[in-house]
Amino acid sequence: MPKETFFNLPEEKQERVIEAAIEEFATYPFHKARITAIADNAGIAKGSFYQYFKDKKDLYKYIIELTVEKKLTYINQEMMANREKYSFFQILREVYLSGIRFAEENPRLIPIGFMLINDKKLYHEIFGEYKDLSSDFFQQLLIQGKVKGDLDPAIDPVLVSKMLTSISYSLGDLIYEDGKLDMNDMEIIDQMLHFIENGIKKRE
Amino acid sequence: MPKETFFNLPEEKQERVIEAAIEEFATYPFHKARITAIADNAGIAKGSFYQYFKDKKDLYKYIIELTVEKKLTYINQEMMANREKYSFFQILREVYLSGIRFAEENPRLIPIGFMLINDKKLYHEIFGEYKDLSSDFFQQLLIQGKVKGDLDPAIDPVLVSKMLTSISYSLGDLIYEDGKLDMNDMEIIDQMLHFIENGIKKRE
DNA sequence: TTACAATATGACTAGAGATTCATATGAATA
DNA sequence: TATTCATATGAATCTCTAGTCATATTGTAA
Repeated sequence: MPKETFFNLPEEKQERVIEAAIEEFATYPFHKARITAIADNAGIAKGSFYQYFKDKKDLYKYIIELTVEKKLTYINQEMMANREKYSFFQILREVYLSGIRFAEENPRLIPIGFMLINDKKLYHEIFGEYKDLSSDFFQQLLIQGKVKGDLDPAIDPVLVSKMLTSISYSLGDLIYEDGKLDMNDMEIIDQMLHFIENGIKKRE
Repeated sequence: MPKETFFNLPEEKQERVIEAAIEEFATYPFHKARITAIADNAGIAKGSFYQYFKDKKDLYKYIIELTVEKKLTYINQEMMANREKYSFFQILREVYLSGIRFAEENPRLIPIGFMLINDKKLYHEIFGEYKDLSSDFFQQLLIQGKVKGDLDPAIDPVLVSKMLTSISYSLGDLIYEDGKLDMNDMEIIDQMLHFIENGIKKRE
């Protein structure tokens, strides 16, 4: 958590620091990211940085916190609050759709998330013992979906939740290194959902 | 590529160096990994290290090379050479199965691969312009599978190949942080293939 | 045994980057 | 204006590690 002094700063200056930090952490993994570069790009003295933050990790955690917060704003809150009203696939569509919107509008935040996921030590330091928040979320959805009768009763929620999680990561990746797919978001989502619902086997 | 002196070493000593390197690179991303630690754990002097390798990257590339080589030995060569004889799903099963065997027998190599995938710069430095070898492979399989008539003609090979790639990464992850799933390898593979073939929608 | 080549060693150098700190600045207040 | 307090600054310090190098050791062949 930043020090009080940071929040006392004019918003424009806070913004510059945050932007510079996002740029640096999106480009380099935590250990390679440099405070010097962040201070330079934000147009502040290196010493000032330490007026605002305890250390590099302090800033990093703050950026992650902002990222998670922002990500949440992309999800349809009404739908999440009334999950029982919607089918599993409706909810899944919304989750992916929000993911794609988030990735498109905040492309620099995607690599930051990726790099964090890969640094297990740092990840646990930030999120505690939760092994995988995303996977837990999908697991719960799957269990509810089974109860509702939307889903094949034979599937294992733990395993399938992990698969859905990876698939959703790949979604972020797709958008991130774009120019890859000649499809608009809806098409991508539709294809992914089709895959998840029906698999890829040819049917007669 | 290591210097000649490295290959002149008694095999046992080479082995110690490689083991120490794997341990270090499995624990820390490239930039955080320390030559000093590797030398210490291998029981050689730091100076000796530079008799064997040009620099840290030289060693790292070598470890990656060994990893790729080893990975290939896990794949059923006969099947790969005669792909046309097998159905898409037979081949996919073999690919995943080999992945799981590899991960189980070489757990330390998995995090090394993960960390490399995440360091795009390093990745490209090592593998050249190929954006994603794994994805290209799946894409080719999918195209062939469509021709053979194994697959839903509506699927998009580019997108689906990316999804299959993520799923196979998650497979490595699953094995790597085990104790997670109450299933043996076969069950995992079966469930994954079932997901890929049929999706998760309830059918009458 | 001596001379030469290859290898081993670890103290040393160089550089990078995080963090500290003494000092400067400037705004607010008495 | 003088004093205080918060913030700004960048030189200095501290730590860490990659990579070098002069020297020692070992092996080999004449």
